[in-house]
Order: sequence, then C-alpha cells, then structure tokens
Amino acid sequence: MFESFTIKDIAKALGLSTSTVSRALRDSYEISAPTKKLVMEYAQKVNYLPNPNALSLKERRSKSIGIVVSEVANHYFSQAINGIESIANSRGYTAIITQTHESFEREKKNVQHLASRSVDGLLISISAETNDTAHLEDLHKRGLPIVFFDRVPENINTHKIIANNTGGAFEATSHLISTGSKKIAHLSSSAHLSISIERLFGYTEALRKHGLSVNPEYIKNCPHGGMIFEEVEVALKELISLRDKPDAIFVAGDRLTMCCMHVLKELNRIKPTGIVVAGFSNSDVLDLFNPSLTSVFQPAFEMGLLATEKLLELIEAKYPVTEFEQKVLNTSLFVR
Amino acid sequence: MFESFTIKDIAKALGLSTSTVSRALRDSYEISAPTKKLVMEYAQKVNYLPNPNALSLKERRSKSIGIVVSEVANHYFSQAINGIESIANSRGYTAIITQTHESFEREKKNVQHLASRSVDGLLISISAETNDTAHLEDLHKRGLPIVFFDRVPENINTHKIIANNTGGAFEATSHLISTGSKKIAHLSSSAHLSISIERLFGYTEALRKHGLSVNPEYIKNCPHGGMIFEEVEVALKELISLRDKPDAIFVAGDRLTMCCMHVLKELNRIKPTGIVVAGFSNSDVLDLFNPSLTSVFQPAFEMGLLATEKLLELIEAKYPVTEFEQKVLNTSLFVR
DNA sequence: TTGAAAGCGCTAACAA
DNA sequence: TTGTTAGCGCTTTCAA
Repeated sequence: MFESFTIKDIAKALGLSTSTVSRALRDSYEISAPTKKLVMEYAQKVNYLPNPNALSLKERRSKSIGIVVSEVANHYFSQAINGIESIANSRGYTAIITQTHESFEREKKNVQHLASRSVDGLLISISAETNDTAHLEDLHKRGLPIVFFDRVPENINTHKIIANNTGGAFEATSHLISTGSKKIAHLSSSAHLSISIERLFGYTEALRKHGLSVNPEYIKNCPHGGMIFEEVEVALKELISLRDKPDAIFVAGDRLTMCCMHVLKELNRIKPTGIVVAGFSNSDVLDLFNPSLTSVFQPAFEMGLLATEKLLELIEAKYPVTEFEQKVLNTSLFVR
Repeated sequence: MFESFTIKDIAKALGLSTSTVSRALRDSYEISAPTKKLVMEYAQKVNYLPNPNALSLKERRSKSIGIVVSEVANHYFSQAINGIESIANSRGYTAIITQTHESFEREKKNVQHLASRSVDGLLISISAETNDTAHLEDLHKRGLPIVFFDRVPENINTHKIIANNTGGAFEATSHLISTGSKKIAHLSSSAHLSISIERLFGYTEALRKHGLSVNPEYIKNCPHGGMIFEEVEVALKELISLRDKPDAIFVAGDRLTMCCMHVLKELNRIKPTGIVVAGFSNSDVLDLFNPSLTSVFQPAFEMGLLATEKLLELIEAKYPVTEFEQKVLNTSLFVR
C-alpha cells in the first residue's frame, strides 16, 4: 500500500508534538522561527503531503466540485470543462467530471454519487432525458450549492449561466434565409430542454421576421440529442420525403449537428438533397467539412469559467445567498 | 453548509449505539433482523449517505483513481476515459480526470495533486513534453499503483497498455504507397515519446519493405503534439518548399492530424499541393472531411478498460505484484 | 512558545 | 445481540 508521512511521523522524528508540527506547517504566529524552519525542512525532505481526507473530515468540506455533463467528447463541454478547471484549480479545488451520456438514470446516479463523495458544490448541465429535477431539488433544498450552465431547469432558484440561445438561433436562421433558403426545417434535441425551447424560439422569430410561416412538419425532435444515430436518420428521412421538402436545416446542438451531417452525406450519396445546414457546434474542425456548414459557436470556456466563479461564491459565502443571477453570454456566428 | 445525516444522528434518533447502526447498515450477521430493519428504514427515510472522507481515513484508501491525459477534447482520450469509467464506476471507484495540455509542468502538478488527493492509483498517458519521469518514479517506488497507457515510459516497471503503433503506422504508410505515393513525409509529435518512436519505426519499415528510401528531410517533429498551430504550419511549409516535395504525409497523432489538415487546406487554397494524408485519429467525423484522409483508429475504449482492470488488480492485490505485462492492442485502418 | 486532548464520521476489537 | 472505546490524520481550544 501507498503510505505517506503524517504529522505524527514528523512529530516523532523531531521530538515535537503533533500540534506544534501542525502549526509550524501552517506558518502559525505562535511558533518560533527555528522550530518552523526545522519542521518545514524536514517536511520538505520526506515529501510530506497532508491527508485531504483527514482535512475534509475536520473542516467539513472536500475542496472538490462535481461536474455533470452529457459527454466530454462534445467540444462544447470539453471547452467548458477547461474553463471550469482553470478557475477551480487556481482556487485549490479539484473537479470531478461525470458524464450522463444523455441518460436520466445516469444523471441521477452521478449526482447521487457526487453528493456521497461530499463535493462542496455542483456544476451541472442537465441531460437530454431529464424532465424531473427532484434529485437536484432535494440536494439544493438541503443546502448544496449548485450552479447550472447551458441546459438549465426552470424551477430551481440558483445561479444560471447560459448562452444567448435565442439570439444564436435567430442569427443562424436569418443567415439561411439571407442566402436564399425559403423552406427551413429545424432539428432539435428533447423538446423540454431550456436550450431547445430558446433555440426553437429564435428559429421561429427569424422566420416570422422575414415573413416566412412556421411549418410544424418542419420541426423535428431527437429526444436523445444525437446519441442515437437512427433517431436523427429517421427525422431527416421524414423531412426529405415531405411533399414540400425543406431546402435548409437549422440544427440545435453539437452532437446533433454532426449526426445530421453524417446522415445528409449518406442521403446525398444516394440522391442529392440540396439541403444546406446551419447548426450549433463548438467543434474546431468544421472548416474541414465538405459540404460546409455555418455554425453557432457558444463561449463555452467563458461559460465554464463564470459558472465556477459563481459556484465558488456560493460555496465560500459567509451568509446564505438568496439573490441569484442568470447570466446570458453571446454566441458567435461562423458563416461558411 | 450542506450537512448530511451521520451514523451518530441515526443512533441518537433510534436510541442505539453508533456501532450497532454501523453494523446494521453493513448488514452484519451480528445484528438482529428487527434492528436491521429499523435502522435501514430510518436511514432510507433521512437519505443517509456515508461520509467518504471518514471512510477513506479509516480504511486508508479513497476508492478513487487519478487519470492524467493530455486533453479530454482529443477523441482518443475521451473514448479511453469512457472505457476507464465503465470499469471504475462499476467497481465503486471514482475517476478524477486531469489534463496536461501537453505540458510537463502541468503533468507534474497534476500528478502531485492527485497523490495529495490520496488516489488509490494512477492511470497515465504522459505528456508530449515529458522526458523526465522522476515525479512518477518516486511515487511508484513508494508503492503507488500506476498503469501507463498509450504513451508509456521505458524505465518504470509496471503494467502498460499500448496500441500496436508500429503496425498501424506500417499499414497506413503501406496504404499510401499502394495508392501511388512515392515520396511520403512523416509528421510526428515529440521524438522521445514511445508512440513517436514506434510509429516512426512502422513508417520506415513500410518504406523499406517497398523499396523506398528514408529521407531524413521528410521527417518532421512537433514537440507540442499539435497544441501549437504554428509549429505544424512551419513543418509543413518546410516540407512543401523542399526541392523534392513529398506527395503524401503520414501523421502520427490525433491532434496533429487535425492541425495538418487545417494547414494543408490553407496551403491548398493558395496553391494546390497535391499532398494526400493518412494519420492516426479517433475522430468520429472524418467521413465528413474534404479532402478526405485515411485514418488509423486505436481501440481507445478497450485500452482504457484494460488499463483500469490492471490498475484495480494492483490496487486490490493482497500481496505486492512483481510481474507486470505490456498489452498491445491492434489498430484499424480506415481507408478513405 | 509548546503540548495535551477533544472531535470530525466511521469501523472493529473487545466487553457485556 | 448490542455497547464501549480507540484510532485513522488533522486542527484547535485550553492549559502549561
């Protein structure tokens, strides 16, 4: 087994008490300079590492935060995680990353697991399947600091960091219209997600503003957010077999956009569909795609960063926080 | 602050001792059925969660493992992480993921941090910058179980899980030759990395086998493994400005391959280079690329899975393990 | 300036 | 079958 030196070991070796060693290591004013020097140098020599479990037990906090996202392979989330870590690590916190793979059951398990790991707070973007947030409400009520980002629930009152989904969707859809598309379909994740609702709204607003009507047949949902390829395939096949086939699609999510491109590539191989795509994506290889696609980029890194700052604010607050904010960050349109 | 019920709370509420409650919760044979029922039901009701810090302190293990990779955004690593988690979680372990972003300093910091977090073991793929493994040797000597995967050091004797890098490189290079390329360059990460050495060997072997000579001018290294775009740009510009310009490139890494495609796209925009690419990549969107590229796929998920199994074997071993294996998994060539 | 002792939540040897 | 107690590593109050 892997054993580290403890304060006790140091105390014994130097003929001091554990409390003196403890204080010396924390550079307490009560300890004389020579004693401090002695302890510090010895600790250095034997590579003393404080036991975080003992500390957590004592201080009733773990200096760790839990992250719940759908997938780290999703570029939006990997960028957000980088933002989260940049703040968390610099403030002495460890991030424990968990993935739901868009499953409600896994989300519940992960949250439960993180809570039982006694994280000091939770950073979460809910899964595509999540409709019921009882598992989060419970923890929130019991005082666990939670900050939501990206996909946020309505009913839990805490800090929320989101992208300007409506604006991004509006821009992307408007772009499709401005480049000549008249019949624009919309492919989205679960209909109940905050991001889906907002992006749908941006889409319909853009159509309305440009005098186009909203065709319900053009709006398709994939409840698994692109995790199930066939779901996307079916949706797109339905779209192209409509009598009045769409000439463009606005896609509301990263993974969904990738899936959509794959399916369209396949369909185009059989018979060109003439459908152009614009969609949300934080991928860094979109420039290499052919056919190309216009993308809506979310400031994922900044969102992760901001969410973590707000979370640490909650965690380290002296008094209970009752005022919460919702920050909305702007997206960027990359025309291709 | 977020406070959970403790065994003490339960004991007090039910008029029992903490040890009785503890035993009842662990379903000990010493406890009577009615008492067990009483305790279990009450624990359920108040949503009792054991404090992992107390447990870790007591049992001198944390039921967590540390992961060190260069980037979660790299598809190879995100897939490996999925493999790691599938085993770790099912065996009750938490995975703490850290990223080096190919920096030696960050690797040292992460490893140090994980050790101080008292993880039970370490799963690591060393960074592109890492030449010196003293930070790992030290922990390894002191008994911390470590399993290396993907990029492994020579000098530390423990389990290692790698892909058949030589074979994959050989196949990819041979493919380029078989499709007519005669002057094949090689773009790689840091020259000292195990994967670089093996992939270079596969490349040269393929050339030799097909009667082509190895041109040192055709071999370029990017010490930051594609983290610095300009590094790749410079290497490629040098290649195309050679008097005897290569007609193909075999690229030895995921991020590097993406970078290479970007640079080539740009260069082709100015003046077509006629260079075809084959490279290591686990990306799932290569089908959408144009120009297309042939790729070498590593069984990342299986590698993560296997590495974790070996690590848990070490962690849970009753007696010190002295026999270590190196497992080599085959790659797959996707011709495009 | 230093030390003794209690306690964070939990388990387990020992006692009853 | 249940309870008492010590101890995991650390900090901190109180005492010296």
